[in-house]
Amino acid sequence: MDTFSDNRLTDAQNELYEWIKDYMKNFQHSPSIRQMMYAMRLKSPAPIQSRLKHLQDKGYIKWQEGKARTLQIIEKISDVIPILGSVAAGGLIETYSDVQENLDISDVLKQKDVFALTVNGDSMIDACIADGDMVLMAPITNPYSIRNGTIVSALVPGLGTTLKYYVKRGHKIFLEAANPNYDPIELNPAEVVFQGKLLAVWRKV
Amino acid sequence: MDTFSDNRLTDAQNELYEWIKDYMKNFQHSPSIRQMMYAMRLKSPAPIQSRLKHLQDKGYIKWQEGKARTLQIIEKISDVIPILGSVAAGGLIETYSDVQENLDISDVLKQKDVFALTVNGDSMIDACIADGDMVLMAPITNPYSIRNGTIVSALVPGLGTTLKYYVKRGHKIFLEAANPNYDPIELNPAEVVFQGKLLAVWRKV
DNA sequence: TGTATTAGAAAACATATGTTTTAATGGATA
DNA sequence: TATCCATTAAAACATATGTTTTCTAATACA
Repeated sequence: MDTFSDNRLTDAQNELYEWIKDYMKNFQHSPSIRQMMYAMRLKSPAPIQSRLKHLQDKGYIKWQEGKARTLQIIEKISDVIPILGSVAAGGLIETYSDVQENLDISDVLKQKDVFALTVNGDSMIDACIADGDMVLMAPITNPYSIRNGTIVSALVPGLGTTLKYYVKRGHKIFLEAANPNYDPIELNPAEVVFQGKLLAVWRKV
Repeated sequence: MDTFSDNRLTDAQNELYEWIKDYMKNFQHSPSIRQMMYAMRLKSPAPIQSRLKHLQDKGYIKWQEGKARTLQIIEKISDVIPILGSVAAGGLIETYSDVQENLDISDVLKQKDVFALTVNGDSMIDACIADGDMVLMAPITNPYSIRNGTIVSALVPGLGTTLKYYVKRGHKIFLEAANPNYDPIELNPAEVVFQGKLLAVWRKV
C-alpha cells in the first residue's frame, strides 16, 4: 500500500487547494466558501465543503468550525523552510531525520526599510562575505548607536560607499576590512555617513 | 510640519496593530472584530472599529467593508527587497542612489521541497560557508545529474551527513572540503546517498 | 440495463460578525 | 465648575457566511 495515495488529491481538490493558496497569498486572509464556490464555477456551497473536508482529512488545510474565513494552510508558508538538521562541515555527524524547526527569514525581511546591496570585491572575505553576495541591511538612524565590530555600509562623501567593520577609537572612526590586504580607513565622524548595518547575507549559487 | 506625525500611532492603536500582526502570523487569517475586542479587554466593538479606521487612515491596514475577517496588513510583503546598489568590499566606489532592482529570494524558496540545514564546522570556509550558516538545499533525485564542483549534502550510511564539493573521477566519488585542513573523502557510488545540492546560503547576524 | 455511489443544485437555516445607534463615562480645556 | 470631545458600553440591526437538508443529475459498477 502506497502511503502517499492517502494524501493524493483529486483534480478538483487540487484546483481548489491551489486557488486557496493563491488567494491567501494575495489577500493575507482566508476566502469564504461562497468565494470558492464562484471561483470553482459552482452554484452551491456543498461541493466546496466536501472538498474542504477532504483537504482537511489529507492534512492540507484546517479551519475553525463555524467561523467565517478561518482557513489555514498546513505547510511551509512562503518564507518558512523546514530545517532538517545539521550537516557537518568538518567531520561527519549523524544523519538528519525529520523537521527540527523552521527557517524563518521573515523576521529579517519584515523589518522596516530593509534594503539590499550587492557586494563588490573581497575585502570582507574573512567575514565570509564574498564578491557577488547580497547583503541585507537595516538603515542606521542613529550613528551613535553603532557598536564596535558591527559590519556597516558607509558613505564617505566624494569617495563612495563601502562595506566594512565599524570601529570607533577615541574620536576617530576606523572602517576595517576583513582581509589583511586592505588597510583600515581612518575618518573623522563628520566625514562619513552610515547607511546601514548588516542583518543577513544571501548568496544564491 | 512633521511628515511622520500623520502616521504615528497612539498606544491603543499600536497595541491593536501589533496584536493583529501577531494573530495573522500565527493563524494565516484575519481576526474578527469581536476577537480583537476581547484581546484588547473591551466590552464593545465600537472602540475597535474606531481604532481600525485610524489604522486604515494611517495606511497600516485595509479590509473589505462588510466582509468578515478580511483584514490585510499593508506593508512590503514577503520576499522582495529593494537593491539600492553595490558596495565596495575592496576600494571605494560611487554611492548608490535609488532602487536598481529587487532582490527576490522567492525563486529559491518556492522551489519544490527546498529544505535547510544548519552548518556545523569550518570545512567549507573557503567557499564562504561558515559555521552556523543556513544552507538551502534542493533535493537530489538523480545522483547522475550532479556536476563536478557542486556543493552537496551527502549521507554516508553509518557515518553521517556532510556538506562538501562533489567530484567524480572515474568510478570514484570524492567529497572535498573547501578547507585544506580536511582530506577528501573517497567513496564508491554505492556507499553514499546524496540528499541535496546547494541553492543558497543564508546568514543572519 | 439497473443499482449504488458520488457530485452538484437549490433552498432554507443558524449564527458569526460587521455596522449603527444611543447613552454613559472620563479626561481635557477654558 | 462647565463645556466639549473622545472613549466605551450596551443594545439592536443587517448580512455575510458556515451548515444542513432535500432533491436531481451524473458516474461507476455489476
